[in-house]
Amino acid sequence: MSIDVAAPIQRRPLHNELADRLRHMIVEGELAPGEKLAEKELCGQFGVSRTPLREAMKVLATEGLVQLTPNRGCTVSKLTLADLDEAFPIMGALEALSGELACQHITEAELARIRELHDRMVVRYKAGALRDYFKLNERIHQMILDAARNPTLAQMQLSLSGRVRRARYMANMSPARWAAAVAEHEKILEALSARDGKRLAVLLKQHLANKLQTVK
Amino acid sequence: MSIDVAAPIQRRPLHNELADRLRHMIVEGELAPGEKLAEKELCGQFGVSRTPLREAMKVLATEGLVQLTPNRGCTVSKLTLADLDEAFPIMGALEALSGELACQHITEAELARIRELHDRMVVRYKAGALRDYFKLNERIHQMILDAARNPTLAQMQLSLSGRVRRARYMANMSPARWAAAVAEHEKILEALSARDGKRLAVLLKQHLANKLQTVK
DNA sequence: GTTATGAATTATGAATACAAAATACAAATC
DNA sequence: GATTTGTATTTTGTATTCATAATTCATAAC
Repeated sequence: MSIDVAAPIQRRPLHNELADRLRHMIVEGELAPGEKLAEKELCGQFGVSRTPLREAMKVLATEGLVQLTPNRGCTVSKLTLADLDEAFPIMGALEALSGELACQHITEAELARIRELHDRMVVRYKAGALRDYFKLNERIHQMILDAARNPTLAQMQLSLSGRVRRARYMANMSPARWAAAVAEHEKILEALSARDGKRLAVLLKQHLANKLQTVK
Repeated sequence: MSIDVAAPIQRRPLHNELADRLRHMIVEGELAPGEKLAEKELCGQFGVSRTPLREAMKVLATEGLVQLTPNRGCTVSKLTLADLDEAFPIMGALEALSGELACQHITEAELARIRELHDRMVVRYKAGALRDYFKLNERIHQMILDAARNPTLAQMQLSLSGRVRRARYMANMSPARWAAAVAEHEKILEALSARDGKRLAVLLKQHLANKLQTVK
């Protein structure tokens, strides 16, 4: 495979790079909720000055991942049960919308790709590989979102799911719930194949509501 | 009226103040879409240094109100028809959700207040006072949102409506559309009074879809 | 021993200074 | 005259410096 020599050289501003790295660290739980993020310390860690770091902090604060308190610095946002109760209905509504839109726009090729991922996911489920299952699960939902052809919607979903993702690691799915989730996915795939937007919307919404119950 | 002497003295960071002011200027159309926002110029205008201004810019960029291009500065985001087509369905979904939630939580006192605003709005409609009508209209929708008891949802709606607000000034409502909008509001109030969440959700969604048609 | 006070330290907020990239403009070439 | 190339200027990105508020810690008072 040859690389595109004429491709534009990409040099990103430090604040972008910092925001991405910190976002990843927070979402993946490397930075614990409530943890104090001292500027000096992070600057030393990343080898940058405070200016771009502070710019990155403003971005993360706007996304809701950190909290800025005037003259007192920055802490990783905590994820309370109330936050989950707030976020999940919204994610449900957005996911329902993405389902409806996806039914209008999805191509056969995309559908085939989702089916493939779905089948692989079922295999991983049967093998009891929770980690792989989650990964594939996520990719399927991402593909539905892409098929909705609405970048703004995708962006909002991404932002919200980033906020609640940390809760996932607290959640230990019961075997019963896991089986139910797989069954739900079968129905989701059916509705998508039939381009039944209304039904898909209901299914996705319910799927997410069940997930919230599991997490709680 | 006496002031609370013991109230905490609030001193906000400059970047907050700047973000608020710039947001207002963009949303209200004082800064035109596509307009270049040169740092030096704005610094002079506000009498601050570039550091807090740049922090404010990062916030507005995250909110989607401005666009940052590395090494090329900042411009006010343009609002294309495609953007509206993306934003309105999302706002519809969120508004539908807020309707459902509002029906679960709204108090009689809040309902009475909304009725009052509604009646005043109808009066302004009959007087042909579009400006006042819009203001009251907005307050009603805001009160429904508040009754949903979901700050995250409120925040997202606010952010989205800020983005599309500029389009409203392009829109000149036809008399027929205006009459229809008022009629829709009557039904919305009915559904809310009856705590009929499903019906309210449908009405609000349709109401917004109609609005999009008007804007376009 | 506990609480309150104040100085020393540290962290954050904002301005300035410096570096690097982009733009504007002039001169040179065809 | 149009296009290209080199230089000056402007603008943005980042680091550093200065100012101010918060925190820590030692001391004093009860």
